[in-house]
Amino acid sequence: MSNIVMHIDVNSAFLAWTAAYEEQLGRERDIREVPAVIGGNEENRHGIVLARSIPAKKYKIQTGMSLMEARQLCPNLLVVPPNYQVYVRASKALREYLNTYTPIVEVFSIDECFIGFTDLSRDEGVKLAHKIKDSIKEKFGYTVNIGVSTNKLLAKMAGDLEKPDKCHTCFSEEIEEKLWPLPVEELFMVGRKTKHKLNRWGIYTIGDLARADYRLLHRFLGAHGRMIYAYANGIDSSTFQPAPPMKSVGNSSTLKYDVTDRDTAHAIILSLVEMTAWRLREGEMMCKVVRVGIKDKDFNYISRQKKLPYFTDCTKDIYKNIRDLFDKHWDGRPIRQLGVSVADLERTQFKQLSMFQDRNMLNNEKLDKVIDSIREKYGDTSIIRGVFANRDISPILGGYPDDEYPGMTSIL
DNA sequence: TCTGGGGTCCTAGGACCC
DNA sequence: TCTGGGGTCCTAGGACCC
Repeated sequence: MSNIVMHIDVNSAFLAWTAAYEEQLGRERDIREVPAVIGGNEENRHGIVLARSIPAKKYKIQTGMSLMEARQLCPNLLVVPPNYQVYVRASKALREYLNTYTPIVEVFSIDECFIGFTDLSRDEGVKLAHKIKDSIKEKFGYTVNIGVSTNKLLAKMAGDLEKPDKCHTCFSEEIEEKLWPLPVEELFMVGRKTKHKLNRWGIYTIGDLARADYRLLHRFLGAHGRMIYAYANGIDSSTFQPAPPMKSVGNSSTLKYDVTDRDTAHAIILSLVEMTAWRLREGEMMCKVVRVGIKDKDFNYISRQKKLPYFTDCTKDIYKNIRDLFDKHWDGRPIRQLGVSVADLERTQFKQLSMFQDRNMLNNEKLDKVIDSIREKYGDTSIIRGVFANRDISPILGGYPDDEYPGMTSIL
């Protein structure tokens, strides 16, 4: 068991990593010093703010805001496109560096980690946190925040107290002074909806929540109510875990234009399945549940899923099933976004051909293997399916985080 | 507010079984 | 069948995170 827990959070991660990369390339500008955001491509309708610099923050620019809106707040805003490969590399390098301090490292997201120490006094912990923070700045050229406490929740809350380039503590006797005065929405796991509900009940600060009627919270918010009540009181008994097994994999994409014809929709679904099935096989998993998600032009979203009577990792098989689901449930409304995902995963061990499976499936599996290895060698688009030839549709669509960091677990 | 993409977990309702 | 109740599985949607 660890007695000191630290939360490490890269300040404006995408911006900082992009800046460090640009410096390597010898560029003069430092995007951290001016109002700048990392943002998607507006022409392709991916125009939102993924990260913002501290000067941009002063203009009230928020992550998730549309670029249009951000520009209205700051007309001379610099918009830099994202480069995920750089972020993945940077994230990995940081993680490896942290590993030189302790073997107890839990990756929380691409830019956040928890690390644990045994047999460290509080004073030693705080000293070490400062040392780690400063050495990261020196070694990598960007700043981090480090929160120090005795559990993950308190370490994370401490790390958020004041940014950037800071170490803060939040030990149990400091909760009342440091945590309770904060607005309730700053508590981990209190989002927009929960904030409104809590406010309606007269709960505005974390302190209000900590002293609220537990039964009321439980009755109206269920398991989530119990959890945030515990969090407001600094209680979190979660331990350091190895990367949890993957539970679902999926890809989705907002389309350049609203799609109204079935053939185009099918082609997009196939390109998404190409990516998802590939990632599934890379993870040496097979799936039993397949899903499709459809968002129409008015942002109405539906999802439909189907449980198969067998496990599969075959692109063609997954595609056929998802396509059928789509055909069954699409009502013809113009489509803004399409998504596919697979769940009910199991490690690939003994592949058993079920009587429900297509007899060609064995051949298709061989084909998948060949395609995978060609793509690995020569790149994603070195081999593409015929339907994509001469079409304005990417033959393989969606992000591949190309490294194993677990997704968010809602329970720390 | 012309609003991305990757996830996890929880809940409510219905089907089905005994 | 105008009848009870508990359990499991499945599905769709919604909340949250970065």
